[in-house]
Amino acid sequence: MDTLTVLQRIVPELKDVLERRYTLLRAVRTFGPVGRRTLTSELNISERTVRSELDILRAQGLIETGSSGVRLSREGEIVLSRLDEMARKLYDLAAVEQAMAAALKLQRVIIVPGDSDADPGVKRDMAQVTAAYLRSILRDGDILAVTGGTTLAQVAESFPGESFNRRVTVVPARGGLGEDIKIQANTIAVRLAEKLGGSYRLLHAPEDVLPCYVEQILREPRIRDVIALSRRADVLLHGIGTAEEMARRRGFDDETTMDLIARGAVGEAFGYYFNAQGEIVYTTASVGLRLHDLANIARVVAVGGGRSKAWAILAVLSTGRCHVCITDEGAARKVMRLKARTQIEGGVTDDDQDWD
Amino acid sequence: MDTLTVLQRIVPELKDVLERRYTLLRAVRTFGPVGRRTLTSELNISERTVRSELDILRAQGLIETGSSGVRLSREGEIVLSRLDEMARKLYDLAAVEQAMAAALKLQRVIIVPGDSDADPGVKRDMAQVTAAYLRSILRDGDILAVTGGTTLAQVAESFPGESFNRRVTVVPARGGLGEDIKIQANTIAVRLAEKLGGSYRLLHAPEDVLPCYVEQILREPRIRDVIALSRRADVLLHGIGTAEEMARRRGFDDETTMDLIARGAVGEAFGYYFNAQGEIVYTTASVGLRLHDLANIARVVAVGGGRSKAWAILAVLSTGRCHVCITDEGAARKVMRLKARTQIEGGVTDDDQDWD
DNA sequence: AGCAGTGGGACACTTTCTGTCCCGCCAGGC
DNA sequence: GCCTGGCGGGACAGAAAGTGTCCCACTGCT
Repeated sequence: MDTLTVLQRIVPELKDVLERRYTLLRAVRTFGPVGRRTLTSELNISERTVRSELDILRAQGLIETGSSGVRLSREGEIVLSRLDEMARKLYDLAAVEQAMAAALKLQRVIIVPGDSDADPGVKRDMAQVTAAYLRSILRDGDILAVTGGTTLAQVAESFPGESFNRRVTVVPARGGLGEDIKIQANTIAVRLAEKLGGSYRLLHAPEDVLPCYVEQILREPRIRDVIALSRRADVLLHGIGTAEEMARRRGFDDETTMDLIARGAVGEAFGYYFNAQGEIVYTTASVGLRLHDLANIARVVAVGGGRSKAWAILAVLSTGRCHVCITDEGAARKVMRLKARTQIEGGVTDDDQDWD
Repeated sequence: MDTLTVLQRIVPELKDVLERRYTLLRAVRTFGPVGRRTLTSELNISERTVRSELDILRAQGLIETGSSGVRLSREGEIVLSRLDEMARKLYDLAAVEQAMAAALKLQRVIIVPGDSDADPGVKRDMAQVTAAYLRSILRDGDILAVTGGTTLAQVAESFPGESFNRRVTVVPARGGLGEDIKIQANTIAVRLAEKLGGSYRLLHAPEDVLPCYVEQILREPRIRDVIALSRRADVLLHGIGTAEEMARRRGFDDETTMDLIARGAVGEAFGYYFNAQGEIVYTTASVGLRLHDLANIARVVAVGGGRSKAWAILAVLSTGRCHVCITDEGAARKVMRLKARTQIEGGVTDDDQDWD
């Protein structure tokens, strides 16, 4: 029985307060100098409460108040990082990371506490951790290929603004898909390049295209060049999509979607749909990096969280093409349960009972 | 920065709650099945608050409510013992114990957190720890000699009632002193013998006596026998008195008291007054065990706490006659500071500045 | 100059806490 | 076998703390 457990036992109300302030501190860390109303709308805490809590945290010297809002003080950063460690310890995430890396033959797994499905703050944390990881591995002259998606968009946003003195070329690995400009690979590449202080290329092509036009598009020099560049990437950062979500984004009709589901598709990446064993069950004619290209890339980093994405994560990681996975606790634990189950039963079973 | 420190930082109000409940739990442990009004009068917490807190602790399963009041549940005992450990760790008492043992050449030092001067609960804790220590060292057939004093009286009271199947003879090491029956060595010996399930002897003699009568009294067979028995004790448990307090109990007049102070007397034991170096500066003609008798006793245990007794403790332990000291944090830390200072300056200095 | 976002003041309203009763119950002592 | 002292629980008003919701003046950016 460790310290925290004992404390929670004799001071049960500690949990609420602790969680609230931890959330608040993380939000302050993420949003930089930020005001109480922004925090209120971002978190699920009323304005007055945010205010009271900030007063306390300020009195403790953990945050500082500038003209444009509050931000973490130096000490606040230290305390918060200790809180991060505590959360990791509390949920024993290091053990889950190792187990998951072993089970899925990954070089490294990074898990942030929480569940993106339940708490948007967790997705932000995941994005920040991913950004920090990128900073730690990117070297001068590296080529970084990125895909689209909401998670990766957040990674780009939460990249710290401080200058990063390594010249990195960011190249989109996939064409454009859907109408939301924020989550396009192109946009993310630009944003990341800005934050990294590097250069970028744009892939002026749609992601989903009729099969008959694919070859024609790929002959286009500027497109061909960008794709070729992405094949030579040193690091590939890609999101993980659920089969349903990606079918929707691609505007699949009901029939095709039903077909996908019938084939056992649960995850998507690079225009391929995979079943839980990581086998390709459906292929789209698409523009951008393809699965076999990944074999030449030294470091393939998959990012995605939320327990609703667990099947998709399991599927994509099971392809054996990824080296690193950054996810959250909700997803990771479910992935491990699913993995154990599919190994025993040798197939996909009903999902529902896992939503406890 | 450990868990508790971090938590106290982001949840500063934790301290109050934690201390209150810890105090409450300790009181429940000490007073066995006890009601809320008794707790109220014993601690400095209002009835309503005690009630609310007890409700919470009960909801947590840490205490149980019987017909005669609340008592610790099995789990409560476990949690409370973990809290004890935490308190010790928090104040790094193990380190102080070792430092003090080394500085004063003691076999063992046991320190309980807190300060008896500020919190009567600490004195109870000290008494309980002493009782537990006694239980752990007393062997079948042992002779236990005890002196008087408020602290030792509390040790006897807080001795657990459970049968202790080792035959121990408890013998008072000092004669009667003053009017308070509870703190006489005789009373304490009886009480302890009852709790231990052993036998006892009584010393029917006054402690302070005119010098001319001492020899006469010592010729009395029943008195002589008891004193002889105490000389052969296996364990001696004795309190530590401040020079001022013991002068008052002996009814010294102002002149004698001034004389004592002028000689640098700060501590008292066995009718001797010591200066800070442990040198005898005043001797009373008294009935009971004398200082030189201690040389033959295998285990001399000194008990006393509260920072106001620090000088006295330093003095008595400096005689080099004690093997074990049980005290509290307030006293221990001050003793160590005084020890360091007197070693440097080679003498006694003003005490006041130490009351921070 | 306008705007969007900031902190702080204010204040009424709600919830929680707290002090202080009273009551009926039960066990241990006479 | 009754008495009494200590027990828990109910109750309730008043105090204190917390909360929702305004307004206002300021500032940095566009």
